Amino acid sequence: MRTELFLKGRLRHDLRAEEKRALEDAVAEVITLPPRTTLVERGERLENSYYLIEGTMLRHLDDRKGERQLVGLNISGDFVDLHGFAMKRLDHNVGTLGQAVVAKVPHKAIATLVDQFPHLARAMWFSTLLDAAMHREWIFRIGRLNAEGRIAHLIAELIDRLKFVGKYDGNELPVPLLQRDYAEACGITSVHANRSFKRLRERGILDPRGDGRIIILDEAALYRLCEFDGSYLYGDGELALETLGDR
Amino acid sequence: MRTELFLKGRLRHDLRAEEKRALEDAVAEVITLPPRTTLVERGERLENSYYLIEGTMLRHLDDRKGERQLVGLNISGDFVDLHGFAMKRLDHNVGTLGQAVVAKVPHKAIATLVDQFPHLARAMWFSTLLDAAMHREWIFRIGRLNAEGRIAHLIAELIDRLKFVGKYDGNELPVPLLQRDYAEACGITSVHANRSFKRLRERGILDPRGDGRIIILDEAALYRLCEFDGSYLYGDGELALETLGDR
DNA sequence: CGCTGCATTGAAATATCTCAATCAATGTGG
DNA sequence: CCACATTGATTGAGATATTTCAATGCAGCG
Repeated sequence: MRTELFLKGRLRHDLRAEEKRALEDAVAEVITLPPRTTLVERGERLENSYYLIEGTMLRHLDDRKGERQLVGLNISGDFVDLHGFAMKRLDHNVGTLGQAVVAKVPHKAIATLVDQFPHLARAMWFSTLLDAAMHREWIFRIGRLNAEGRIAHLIAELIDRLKFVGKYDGNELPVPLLQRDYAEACGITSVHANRSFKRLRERGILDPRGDGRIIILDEAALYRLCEFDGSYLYGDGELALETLGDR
Repeated sequence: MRTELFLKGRLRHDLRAEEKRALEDAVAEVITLPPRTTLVERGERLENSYYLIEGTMLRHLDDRKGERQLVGLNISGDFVDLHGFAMKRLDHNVGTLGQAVVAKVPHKAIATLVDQFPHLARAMWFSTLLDAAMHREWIFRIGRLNAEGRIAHLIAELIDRLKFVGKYDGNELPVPLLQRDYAEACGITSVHANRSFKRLRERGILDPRGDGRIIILDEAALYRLCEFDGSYLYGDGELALETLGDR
């Protein structure tokens, strides 16, 4: 199933088979996008939302000079712009990192889903709230940590999220961000990102290869360095709470 | 009505009278809180959400050393932790700035509302998405602007939001944040916040009185300084779009 | 081979932080 | 009414973090 990974590892009460099927059937089209391609632009009027099947997408705001600030990042299993369903336009831009495969879901189909499956509607709401929770942690990251900590914190988040959807092999980060991307995510220059990576390498925490690949050498030290607490990702079993309430 | 200001100025299609009444009736209790009081703590299990009738509330994450990073701020008309309804616990802390009056709304009552009034449910979803949009802009603010710009940008947002709910008189900011609060919101120290305010005063943009009051001298220059574009606040008439879709 | 894009490094400029002191307003107890 | 403590604003000086500008290295690619 194309939408197999939606909220994987996140919901204590999983979606029902019929809900999963309904979501799957709501997909109108599967699209493959080239690297560094804009999918949705700020202000654009929206009729569809996109679910990311494979690849990485970057969400960013641009300043007057055209400099980007990443405000979010999506991996397999994420709805990229589900909030567009309720807001009808986006306040930021969305584009691919590498090549990506997305499922296009018309808002009309989502409206039907939401009407027919209240619990699925709740799950979709929850999924947009997860984005908000991550945004908050991004604010913390940029506001309270130094450059090295910011990069470490971002990578820690990525590792945790990749684990939820079974995309982390315990060694290499399968998200080919450039140092410039890390810089744009962390509110620093790419020169400084480079120097921070150098220090992280010297500490034996990770090994950034020149080509965007990053090998994780010491995951525990990585988490420690940036005081990472992943509870904001609302994973299963984090706490014994029935997220989404009872059926 | 206590919940009169909910989404005021935000929805092109207003809520219906019966929806407003239902929301009003969902309020279990009205509570007055003293200044600098914690209302909800990170991780706490939630059974209620709170709607802010009067006052200001601060949402923050704390680092290891107990230093705060504000991740959001609420004024009259905001649901402070509506996302708690779908998430069942918060990932951040919420407390009052000055004295505040809140309406307590049990999650059970919200569940009923959501079942009975699909359009209201959509509006509530929308309201949590507005929070996310503001979070994104906070990331931009901290990541891309210098200290002076960050403070200006925060104040610009506040002015726009206060205008939506009719709480801005065109002169003075009715939100008694201390310089320390601005610092915690902007990811800088309070000493540096002080120096930034000094410059903003020298530029003739605003006049910070010693007691937390801030007089806005040149609103246009304020917006210009921080390249403020308030479209992320999704005000009425921003664009001719039917936010929330048709009924 | 010569591009091109990205990583890497150095040196100087700038922004921000830290520490420490002073000031002004306010409240409290006598 | 005064003496004193408290809180937040303000300022100075030196330390540190980050940016800027400029150069070099390195790999893939037509």
